[in-house]
Amino acid sequence: MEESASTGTLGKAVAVLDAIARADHPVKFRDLRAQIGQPPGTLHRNLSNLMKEGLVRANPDNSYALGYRLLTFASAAWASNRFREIAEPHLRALHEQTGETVHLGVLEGVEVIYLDKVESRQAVRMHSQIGKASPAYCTGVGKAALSILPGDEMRLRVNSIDYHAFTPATIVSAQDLEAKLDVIAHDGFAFDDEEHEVGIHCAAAPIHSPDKSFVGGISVTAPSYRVSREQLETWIPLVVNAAKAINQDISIQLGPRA
Amino acid sequence: MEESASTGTLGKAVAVLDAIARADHPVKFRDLRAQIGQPPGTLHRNLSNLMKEGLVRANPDNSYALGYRLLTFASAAWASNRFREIAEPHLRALHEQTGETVHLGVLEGVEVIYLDKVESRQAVRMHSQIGKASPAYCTGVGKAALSILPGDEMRLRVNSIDYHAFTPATIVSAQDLEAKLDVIAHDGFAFDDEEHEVGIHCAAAPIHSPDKSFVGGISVTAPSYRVSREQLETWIPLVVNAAKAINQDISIQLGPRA
DNA sequence: CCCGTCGTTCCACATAGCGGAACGCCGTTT
DNA sequence: AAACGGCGTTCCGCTATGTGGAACGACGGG
Repeated sequence: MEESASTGTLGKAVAVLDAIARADHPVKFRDLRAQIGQPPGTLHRNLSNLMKEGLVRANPDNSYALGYRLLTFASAAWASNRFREIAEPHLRALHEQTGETVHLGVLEGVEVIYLDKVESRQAVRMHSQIGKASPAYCTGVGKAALSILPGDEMRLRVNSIDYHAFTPATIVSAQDLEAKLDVIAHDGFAFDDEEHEVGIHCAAAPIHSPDKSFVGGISVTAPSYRVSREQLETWIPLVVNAAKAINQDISIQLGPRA
Repeated sequence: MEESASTGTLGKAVAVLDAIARADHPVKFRDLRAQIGQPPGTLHRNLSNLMKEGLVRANPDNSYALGYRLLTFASAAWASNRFREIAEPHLRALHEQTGETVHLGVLEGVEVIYLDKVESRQAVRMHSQIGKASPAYCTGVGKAALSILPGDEMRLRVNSIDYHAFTPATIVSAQDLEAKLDVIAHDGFAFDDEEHEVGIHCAAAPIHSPDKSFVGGISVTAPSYRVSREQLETWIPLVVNAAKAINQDISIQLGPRA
């Protein structure tokens, strides 16, 4: 439960935000106090400041939730994101071809953050998945993205992961992950064989900006009861081609120097 | 262009975030420097700290954009929001009845932030509108929300608005707005007669938590070339009833004490 | 090749955050 | 009903941390 950074004044504030975000219910003062080790006075001041900025709001029963200003920031971040914009038509095409859910994700540290999603049926919560962070080591997009990092950078991140067996198939050691990533780097694509969630598998391929300052991936996800592993494999060329097309568009539109 | 708060260390950091968010393109260091009056050293440190927290990311050409962590926070904020959750079925029903776009918004200071949206055709950017902030004084939801504030609180906000004529119909003075709000408070519903955008009008009604700690509204929006003002008026009972139903559900589910 | 601009780094200063401790509100107990 | 106790809020002196002027250095244009 120990939180890492808390570097500087801003770090403390973000740690509070993070603690509130992790809980999926409004969170009481004492819970926050327990989760991050800030003394009462300090926590109270941090919350006050965050509220003043609209990043946190208080419910009448002195529980706290994330503020609405975060939505505004995220809206701006999403709408102005070039990568997402460039990738979108390719995601749609891939969805047309496969009929299954297509994801676009970006690697942030050792987590994947989903930037976009195209799915068949008008889902109850189309929006819910966007912005969601998942562990890189047990998702297709995450492994694809990790695989194209320079060796030392990759190893650094692989060793900093806190492994957790979400399913029987989850990779739970740095050695195993690194071996897998070597294979993926060679192949140019990755699978998630129910490593994050039982009954869900996917095929993924990496994308990146020319200088690798941005590293991510795309994937086609499906429930395994409906789509076989073999079927998934037949989609690999489609996924890989879409990823290649996106990489090319990124190079062109963002300038080869980038 | 002058920014208001900047109170405390956190305020300075958020001011930077805000400046980046306002620009819809990645923004250069010098632009930021021009927009917020921070000296180079200070701005540079603020950006560094924000980047360390994942709230800002730098492009290779030293331009800056909002970071992906903001998406994660917003995702959590949205998914765990009770008001949105409670309102959702009513929004859907209202959309079924009218066939037009339905919005849910919350009043934050003198702005409306949109929490949810139900629209007919699978829009190209369903997600784009959510989180968007608009001036309260020229939107249906905003005026409806302002109208149910206690008199002194309402006047306070009305006087702090920086009025701007987006269209010929925009209300541009505190006096006019206050008069309008009195009428709206009496009626229980509000219109936006192309006050924010030419060719777009809407009918709205206020919603709130029992203690008014949360104040917002819902609206049915349509282009005026397709939907007449008269048609809009016939929808008023539907909108008002939906709002009432939401208010009731909020009271019940969040506890009458709240 | 030199010069000017703009971003980065450095450092002494002052401020803003820090957190221990005292306060007071409320719900609970006897 | 009164006293207790837990818990959030406020206060205040201390020091860490952010501040911003100034010097430095990296580009890019002339």
